Amino acid sequence: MVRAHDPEATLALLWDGPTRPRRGPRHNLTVEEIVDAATRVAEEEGVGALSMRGVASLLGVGAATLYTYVPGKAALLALMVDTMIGRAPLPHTRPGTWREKVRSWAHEDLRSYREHPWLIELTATGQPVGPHAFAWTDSALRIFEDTGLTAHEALTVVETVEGYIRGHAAKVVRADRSRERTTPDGRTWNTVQEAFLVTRAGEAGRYQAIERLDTDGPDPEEVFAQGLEWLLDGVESRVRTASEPGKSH
Amino acid sequence: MVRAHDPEATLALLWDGPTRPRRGPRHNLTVEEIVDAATRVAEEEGVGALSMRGVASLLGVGAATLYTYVPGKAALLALMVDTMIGRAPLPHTRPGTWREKVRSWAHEDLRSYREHPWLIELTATGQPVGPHAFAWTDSALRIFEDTGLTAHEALTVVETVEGYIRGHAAKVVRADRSRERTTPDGRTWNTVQEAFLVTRAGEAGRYQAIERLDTDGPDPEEVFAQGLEWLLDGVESRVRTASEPGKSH
DNA sequence: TCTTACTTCGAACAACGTACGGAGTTCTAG
DNA sequence: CTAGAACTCCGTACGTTGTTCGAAGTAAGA
Repeated sequence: MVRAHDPEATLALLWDGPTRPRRGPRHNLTVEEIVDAATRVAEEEGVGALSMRGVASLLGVGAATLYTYVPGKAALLALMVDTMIGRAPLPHTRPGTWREKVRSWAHEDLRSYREHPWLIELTATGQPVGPHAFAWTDSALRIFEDTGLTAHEALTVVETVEGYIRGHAAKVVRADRSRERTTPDGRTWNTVQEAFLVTRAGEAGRYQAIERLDTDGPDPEEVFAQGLEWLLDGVESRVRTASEPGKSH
Repeated sequence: MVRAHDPEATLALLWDGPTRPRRGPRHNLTVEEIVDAATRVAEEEGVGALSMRGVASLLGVGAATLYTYVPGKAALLALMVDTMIGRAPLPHTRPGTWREKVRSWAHEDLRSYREHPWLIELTATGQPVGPHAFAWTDSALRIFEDTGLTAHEALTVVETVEGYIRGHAAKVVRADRSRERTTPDGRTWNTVQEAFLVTRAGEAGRYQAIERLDTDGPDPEEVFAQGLEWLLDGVESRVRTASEPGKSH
């Protein structure tokens, strides 16, 4: 098998699938089964708990066996990400105007990241681009086909929104986790930290602006939705000038 | 020493510093020295290469020694992050209108993340809130003191922009890294992947929109700046309605 | 001065990714 | 039809990692 740390092996597997050998015993497993098992682990116990040994034993094989199917852990993670992306509906097939398409894609993305927190963790660290990710980007660009934006501008918009989504998804997922994660004595990390911060925040005018916050702070999902609309307002004004006749750049 | 995985120990260290013991031999090190050494490692070789043993040997002590100063690796990382945040100038002290303040904070943040890629990696995974982070948020809120926005709304804006910055910083840092990281045979990950994708992108109309991209795609830093302005346009229109007399909410 | 609470750190533990090499299996070349 | 090449499988092992333990030494309070 191809050595790890060789991005070419991972890319080949991502795009062309496994190469069937001409000799030797039949495989008892498929790459798909391995990816599924790994995904199940990540889903239930988080990426942190995902180990080659764990996945192998879930499939009833030795750890070393996995390396006949997959060049290494990094490639396995890349496969997990790309197959997950493949499950999302393509953005340009959504109904409505470009703005409605972008909005529903963004909200669905956030929902998906919350449902599969491992996804945001893995995409944050950067994965090789697989066929589904590629197709997805292509689809996102197509949203702007009739807007008068150049392909270049469309990509700017797509990347802007993508960055926005990911930044907020990471924040929301973080908040979700700290609400679930518990200390040995049963309290959540969130309550521990909040209790701690409250004792400090009140310190005689040290934090003037924070003191003025009467409530708990805004709901992260509302923040997300609000900021997204602001961003889209900006994009919209750009789209309007683009569609003006005679101003094709 | 206090057990790891206990957030209270980390918070106490973060906010109140080390507690001087009343008996026993003097410490040969300080927490600061340890944080500095760890930061140096992260700066030069990345967070991935940061190990307790490595930091310890850099300081000429055994690995176990560090645990008398710091409850665990997680706490050390939290300390690194908070002291780094403490080095950034407070946003409300910047010159200009609220919009100029936000803009210069955002651009400086991005610069800082690019200069210290470990920072974005660590803040992405979520760290306990330290005193500097707290003071920083307080300062960011103060930017909007004279805008007519409520504290609640100001926090919404701050978090929106923060999420935006972090999402894009992660992307830019990722791009930086793939440009630097090399395969065993000397090519960068970036060139390998790009060469690979080019062979696939041309496949007979499979990727219609991507084909139309004549150039290399926009410069990530330009994307960042552009999207930020769009976002700020949206915020500005909100600020304008807030400062209208009689419309205080 | 004795005791108590420390610091230091070699050694060890459990878990990790992954390379190695031998045993067994299937296909193909001759 | 058979020899051996090419493969799968996997026990074992290597080198890491974070962290704990316990022994040895040190400073200060009683």
